[in-house]
Amino acid sequence: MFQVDIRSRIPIYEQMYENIRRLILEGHIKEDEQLPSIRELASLLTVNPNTIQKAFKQLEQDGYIYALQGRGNFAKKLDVLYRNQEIEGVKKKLREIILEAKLLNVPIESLMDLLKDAYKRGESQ
Amino acid sequence: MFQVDIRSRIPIYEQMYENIRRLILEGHIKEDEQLPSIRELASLLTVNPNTIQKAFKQLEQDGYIYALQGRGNFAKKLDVLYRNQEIEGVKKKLREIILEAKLLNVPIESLMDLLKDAYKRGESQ
DNA sequence: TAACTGTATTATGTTATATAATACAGTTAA
DNA sequence: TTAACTGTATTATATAACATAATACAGTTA
Repeated sequence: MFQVDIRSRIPIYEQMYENIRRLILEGHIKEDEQLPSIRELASLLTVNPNTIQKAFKQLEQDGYIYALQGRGNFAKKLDVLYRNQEIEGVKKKLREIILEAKLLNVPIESLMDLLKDAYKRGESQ
Repeated sequence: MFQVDIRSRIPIYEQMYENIRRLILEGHIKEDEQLPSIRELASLLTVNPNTIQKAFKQLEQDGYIYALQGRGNFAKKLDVLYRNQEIEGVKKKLREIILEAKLLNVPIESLMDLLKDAYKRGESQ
Protein backbone atom coordinates (compact mmCIF):
# COMPACT_ATOMS: atom_id res chain seq x y z
CA MET A 1 0.00 0.00 0.00
CA PHE A 2 2.65 2.48 1.05
CA GLN A 3 5.62 2.84 3.34
CA VAL A 4 6.72 4.99 6.22
CA ASP A 5 10.22 6.09 7.06
CA ILE A 6 10.77 5.81 10.77
CA ARG A 7 14.00 7.80 10.49
CA SER A 8 12.34 10.75 8.85
CA ARG A 9 11.92 13.94 10.86
CA ILE A 10 8.33 13.88 9.74
CA PRO A 11 6.28 12.02 12.36
CA ILE A 12 5.02 8.59 11.36
CA TYR A 13 1.40 9.52 11.95
CA GLU A 14 1.85 12.49 9.64
CA GLN A 15 3.35 10.34 6.92
CA MET A 16 0.45 7.95 7.30
CA TYR A 17 -1.97 10.84 7.06
CA GLU A 18 -0.38 12.16 3.91
CA ASN A 19 -0.19 8.78 2.22
CA ILE A 20 -3.80 7.88 2.86
CA ARG A 21 -5.01 11.34 2.01
CA ARG A 22 -3.18 11.05 -1.28
CA LEU A 23 -4.66 7.63 -2.04
CA ILE A 24 -8.12 9.04 -1.50
CA LEU A 25 -7.54 12.20 -3.52
CA GLU A 26 -6.04 10.16 -6.35
CA GLY A 27 -9.08 7.92 -6.34
CA HIS A 28 -7.18 4.77 -5.43
CA ILE A 29 -9.47 4.46 -2.48
CA LYS A 30 -12.99 5.19 -3.58
CA GLU A 31 -15.99 6.54 -1.76
CA ASP A 32 -17.19 4.24 1.03
CA GLU A 33 -14.36 1.83 0.36
CA GLN A 34 -13.00 0.23 3.50
CA LEU A 35 -9.48 0.93 4.63
CA PRO A 36 -7.27 -1.70 6.22
CA SER A 37 -7.97 -1.99 9.91
CA ILE A 38 -5.79 -0.23 12.43
CA ARG A 39 -4.28 -3.45 13.73
CA GLU A 40 -3.74 -4.78 10.25
CA LEU A 41 -1.87 -1.68 9.16
CA ALA A 42 0.06 -1.64 12.40
CA SER A 43 1.39 -5.14 11.92
CA LEU A 44 1.93 -4.61 8.21
CA LEU A 45 4.04 -1.50 8.71
CA THR A 46 5.42 -2.57 12.09
CA VAL A 47 4.11 0.57 13.67
CA ASN A 48 2.23 0.87 16.92
CA PRO A 49 -1.57 0.75 16.62
CA ASN A 50 -1.85 3.96 18.61
CA THR A 51 0.17 5.73 15.96
CA ILE A 52 -2.13 4.49 13.21
CA GLN A 53 -5.09 5.51 15.27
CA LYS A 54 -3.73 9.02 15.58
CA ALA A 55 -3.46 9.31 11.82
CA PHE A 56 -6.95 7.94 11.29
CA LYS A 57 -8.42 10.27 13.84
CA GLN A 58 -6.88 13.21 12.08
CA LEU A 59 -8.12 11.99 8.71
CA GLU A 60 -11.59 11.73 10.18
CA GLN A 61 -11.47 15.20 11.69
CA ASP A 62 -10.31 16.59 8.37
CA GLY A 63 -13.14 14.91 6.52
CA TYR A 64 -11.27 12.29 4.52
CA ILE A 65 -12.65 9.19 6.21
CA TYR A 66 -15.39 8.11 8.58
CA ALA A 67 -15.24 5.43 11.25
CA LEU A 68 -17.87 2.86 12.25
CA GLN A 69 -17.53 1.23 15.66
CA GLY A 70 -16.69 -2.42 15.22
CA ARG A 71 -16.72 -2.23 11.44
CA GLY A 72 -13.81 -0.16 10.26
CA ASN A 73 -12.75 3.03 8.56
CA PHE A 74 -14.06 4.11 5.18
CA ALA A 75 -13.23 6.75 2.62
CA LYS A 76 -15.60 9.68 2.65
CA LYS A 77 -17.10 11.40 -0.32
CA LEU A 78 -15.07 14.52 -0.96
CA ASP A 79 -17.42 17.40 -1.36
CA VAL A 80 -16.63 20.36 -3.54
CA LEU A 81 -16.62 22.85 -0.73
CA TYR A 82 -14.00 20.95 1.14
CA ARG A 83 -11.83 20.42 -1.90
CA ASN A 84 -11.78 24.16 -2.39
CA GLN A 85 -10.11 24.60 0.95
CA GLU A 86 -7.49 22.12 -0.13
CA ILE A 87 -6.92 24.02 -3.32
CA GLU A 88 -6.54 27.32 -1.51
CA GLY A 89 -3.91 25.77 0.71
CA VAL A 90 -1.93 24.51 -2.23
CA LYS A 91 -2.16 27.84 -3.99
CA LYS A 92 -0.83 29.60 -0.95
CA LYS A 93 2.14 27.29 -0.78
CA LEU A 94 2.68 27.79 -4.47
CA ARG A 95 2.82 31.55 -4.11
CA GLU A 96 5.38 31.26 -1.34
CA ILE A 97 7.69 29.11 -3.39
CA ILE A 98 7.37 31.33 -6.41
CA LEU A 99 8.51 34.26 -4.30
CA GLU A 100 11.38 32.14 -3.07
CA ALA A 101 12.33 31.39 -6.66
CA LYS A 102 12.13 35.04 -7.60
CA LEU A 103 14.36 35.82 -4.66
CA LEU A 104 16.96 33.57 -6.23
CA ASN A 105 16.56 35.40 -9.53
CA VAL A 106 15.04 32.46 -11.35
CA PRO A 107 13.49 34.06 -14.44
CA ILE A 108 9.75 33.69 -14.84
CA GLU A 109 10.23 31.89 -18.14
CA SER A 110 12.09 29.08 -16.38
CA LEU A 111 9.28 28.75 -13.90
CA MET A 112 6.69 28.62 -16.66
CA ASP A 113 8.60 25.89 -18.43
CA LEU A 114 9.00 23.98 -15.21
CA LEU A 115 5.30 24.31 -14.53
CA LYS A 116 4.28 22.98 -17.93
CA ASP A 117 6.76 20.16 -17.69
CA ALA A 118 5.85 19.08 -14.16
CA TYR A 119 2.17 19.23 -14.95
CA LYS A 120 2.57 17.04 -18.00
CA ARG A 121 4.66 14.46 -16.20
CA GLY A 122 2.28 14.20 -13.26
CA GLU A 123 0.60 10.81 -13.13
CA SER A 124 -2.85 11.30 -14.58
CA GLN A 125 -6.00 11.01 -12.49
CA MET B 1 15.22 42.99 12.36
CA PHE B 2 12.80 40.07 12.49
CA GLN B 3 10.79 38.02 14.91
CA VAL B 4 10.48 34.44 16.02
CA ASP B 5 7.37 32.62 17.14
CA ILE B 6 8.17 30.49 20.14
CA ARG B 7 4.83 28.70 19.84
CA SER B 8 5.45 27.59 16.28
CA ARG B 9 6.18 23.93 15.67
CA ILE B 10 9.13 25.11 13.62
CA PRO B 11 12.16 25.23 15.92
CA ILE B 12 13.39 28.67 16.87
CA TYR B 13 16.86 28.06 15.49
CA GLU B 14 15.30 27.11 12.17
CA GLN B 15 13.21 30.26 12.07
CA MET B 16 16.34 32.25 12.83
CA TYR B 17 18.17 30.45 10.07
CA GLU B 18 15.43 31.16 7.54
CA ASN B 19 15.09 34.80 8.50
CA ILE B 20 18.78 35.57 8.28
CA ARG B 21 19.20 33.54 5.12
CA ARG B 22 16.42 35.56 3.59
CA LEU B 23 17.93 38.88 4.64
CA ILE B 24 21.18 37.88 2.98
CA LEU B 25 19.58 36.57 -0.20
CA GLU B 26 17.47 39.69 -0.46
CA GLY B 27 20.55 41.84 -0.10
CA HIS B 28 19.46 43.49 3.12
CA ILE B 29 22.66 42.21 4.64
CA LYS B 30 25.47 42.77 2.22
CA GLU B 31 28.73 40.97 1.65
CA ASP B 32 31.08 41.20 4.66
CA GLU B 33 28.51 43.14 6.61
CA GLN B 34 28.50 42.30 10.29
CA LEU B 35 25.51 40.61 11.86
CA PRO B 36 24.32 41.42 15.37
CA SER B 37 26.28 39.46 17.94
CA ILE B 38 24.89 36.27 19.39
CA ARG B 39 24.30 37.77 22.81
CA GLU B 40 22.80 40.89 21.32
CA LEU B 41 20.28 38.91 19.28
CA ALA B 42 19.61 36.65 22.23
CA SER B 43 18.61 39.50 24.48
CA LEU B 44 16.78 41.31 21.69
CA LEU B 45 14.61 38.31 20.86
CA THR B 46 14.61 36.91 24.39
CA VAL B 47 16.00 33.65 23.15
CA ASN B 48 18.83 31.65 24.65
CA PRO B 49 22.28 32.41 23.20
CA ASN B 50 22.82 28.72 22.54
CA THR B 51 19.82 28.72 20.25
CA ILE B 52 21.17 31.65 18.28
CA GLN B 53 24.53 29.96 18.11
CA LYS B 54 22.94 26.87 16.63
CA ALA B 55 21.34 28.92 13.88
CA PHE B 56 24.59 30.76 13.17
CA LYS B 57 26.56 27.55 13.03
CA GLN B 58 24.16 26.13 10.49
CA LEU B 59 24.31 29.31 8.44
CA GLU B 60 28.09 29.07 8.48
CA GLN B 61 28.07 25.42 7.44
CA ASP B 62 25.69 26.23 4.62
CA GLY B 63 27.88 29.02 3.36
CA TYR B 64 25.79 32.05 4.19
CA ILE B 65 28.02 33.60 6.83
CA TYR B 66 31.51 33.33 8.26
CA ALA B 67 32.60 33.75 11.85
CA LEU B 68 35.70 35.47 13.25
CA GLN B 69 36.74 34.63 16.78
CA GLY B 70 36.27 37.63 19.02
CA ARG B 71 34.98 39.79 16.18
CA GLY B 72 31.61 38.56 15.05
CA ASN B 73 29.65 36.97 12.25
CA PHE B 74 29.59 38.37 8.75
CA ALA B 75 27.64 37.77 5.59
CA LYS B 76 29.51 35.76 3.00
CA LYS B 77 29.68 36.44 -0.68
CA LEU B 78 27.20 34.13 -2.34
CA ASP B 79 28.93 32.39 -5.17
CA VAL B 80 27.11 31.26 -8.26
CA LEU B 81 27.77 27.60 -7.75
CA TYR B 82 26.18 27.65 -4.36
CA ARG B 83 23.19 29.62 -5.48
CA ASN B 84 22.53 26.93 -8.04
CA GLN B 85 22.05 24.38 -5.31
CA GLU B 86 19.53 26.70 -3.74
CA ILE B 87 17.70 27.04 -7.01
CA GLU B 88 17.57 23.30 -7.52
CA GLY B 89 16.03 22.90 -4.10
CA VAL B 90 13.32 25.43 -4.84
CA LYS B 91 12.58 23.86 -8.19
CA LYS B 92 12.15 20.50 -6.58
CA LYS B 93 9.68 21.89 -4.09
CA LEU B 94 7.89 23.64 -6.91
CA ARG B 95 7.46 20.40 -8.84
CA GLU B 96 6.00 18.69 -5.80
CA ILE B 97 3.42 21.37 -5.25
CA ILE B 98 2.46 21.46 -8.89
CA LEU B 99 1.76 17.73 -8.73
CA GLU B 100 -0.29 18.36 -5.62
CA ALA B 101 -2.28 20.99 -7.47
CA LYS B 102 -2.82 18.67 -10.41
CA LEU B 103 -4.03 16.03 -7.98
CA LEU B 104 -6.71 18.47 -6.91
CA ASN B 105 -7.64 19.05 -10.54
CA VAL B 106 -6.48 22.63 -10.62
CA PRO B 107 -6.23 23.38 -14.35
CA ILE B 108 -2.82 24.33 -15.65
CA GLU B 109 -4.15 27.67 -16.84
CA SER B 110 -4.98 28.65 -13.27
CA LEU B 111 -1.50 27.75 -12.19
CA MET B 112 0.02 29.79 -15.00
CA ASP B 113 -2.04 32.80 -14.01
CA LEU B 114 -1.13 32.36 -10.39
CA LEU B 115 2.52 32.12 -11.31
CA LYS B 116 2.52 35.33 -13.33
CA ASP B 117 0.59 37.12 -10.64
CA ALA B 118 2.73 35.98 -7.73
CA TYR B 119 5.91 36.75 -9.61
CA LYS B 120 4.76 40.27 -10.41
CA ARG B 121 3.69 41.00 -6.87
CA GLY B 122 6.91 39.74 -5.33
CA GLU B 123 8.87 42.55 -3.76
CA SER B 124 11.62 43.38 -6.24
CA GLN B 125 15.28 42.77 -5.45
C1' DT C 1 42.31 46.37 31.42
C1' DA C 2 37.36 46.30 30.56
C1' DA C 3 34.01 45.09 27.57
C1' DC C 4 33.04 43.31 23.85
C1' DT C 5 33.15 39.16 20.47
C1' DG C 6 32.85 33.63 19.33
C1' DT C 7 33.06 28.91 21.18
C1' DA C 8 32.26 25.01 24.12
C1' DT C 9 30.41 22.18 27.81
C1' DT C 10 27.38 20.30 31.28
C1' DA C 11 23.10 20.03 33.42
C1' DT C 12 18.13 20.50 33.44
C1' DG C 13 13.42 20.83 31.82
C1' DT C 14 9.79 20.41 28.45
C1' DT C 15 7.34 18.64 24.69
C1' DA C 16 6.19 15.68 20.86
C1' DT C 17 6.43 11.27 19.31
C1' DA C 18 6.13 6.44 19.66
C1' DT C 19 5.64 2.18 21.96
C1' DA C 20 3.56 -1.22 25.22
C1' DA C 21 -0.01 -3.23 27.54
C1' DT C 22 -4.58 -3.37 28.53
C1' DA C 23 -9.46 -2.89 28.58
C1' DC C 24 -14.03 -2.15 26.77
C1' DA C 25 -17.58 -1.99 23.22
C1' DG C 26 -19.67 -2.83 18.68
C1' DT C 27 -19.93 -6.11 14.46
C1' DT C 28 -19.94 -10.30 12.03
C1' DA C 29 -19.81 -14.95 10.75
C1' DA C 30 -19.54 -19.68 12.13
C1' DT D 1 -23.87 -17.86 21.49
C1' DT D 2 -19.18 -17.53 20.85
C1' DA D 3 -14.83 -16.42 18.55
C1' DA D 4 -12.58 -13.22 16.01
C1' DC D 5 -12.72 -9.46 14.07
C1' DT D 6 -13.46 -4.18 14.26
C1' DG D 7 -12.90 0.89 16.73
C1' DT D 8 -11.89 3.42 21.01
C1' DA D 9 -9.67 4.76 25.22
C1' DT D 10 -6.36 4.92 28.97
C1' DT D 11 -2.12 4.63 31.55
C1' DA D 12 2.64 4.05 31.73
C1' DT D 13 7.22 4.35 29.79
C1' DA D 14 11.03 5.65 26.72
C1' DT D 15 13.33 8.56 23.64
C1' DA D 16 14.85 12.42 20.96
C1' DA D 17 14.65 17.18 19.73
C1' DC D 18 14.53 21.54 21.42
C1' DA D 19 15.44 25.17 24.53
C1' DT D 20 17.22 27.17 28.59
C1' DA D 21 20.67 28.09 32.31
C1' DA D 22 25.04 28.69 33.98
C1' DT D 23 29.68 28.74 33.19
C1' DA D 24 34.15 28.93 31.27
C1' DC D 25 37.69 30.01 27.96
C1' DA D 26 39.78 32.46 24.11
C1' DG D 27 40.27 36.14 20.71
C1' DT D 28 39.50 41.36 19.62
C1' DT D 29 39.23 46.16 20.41
C1' DA D 30 39.12 50.66 22.38
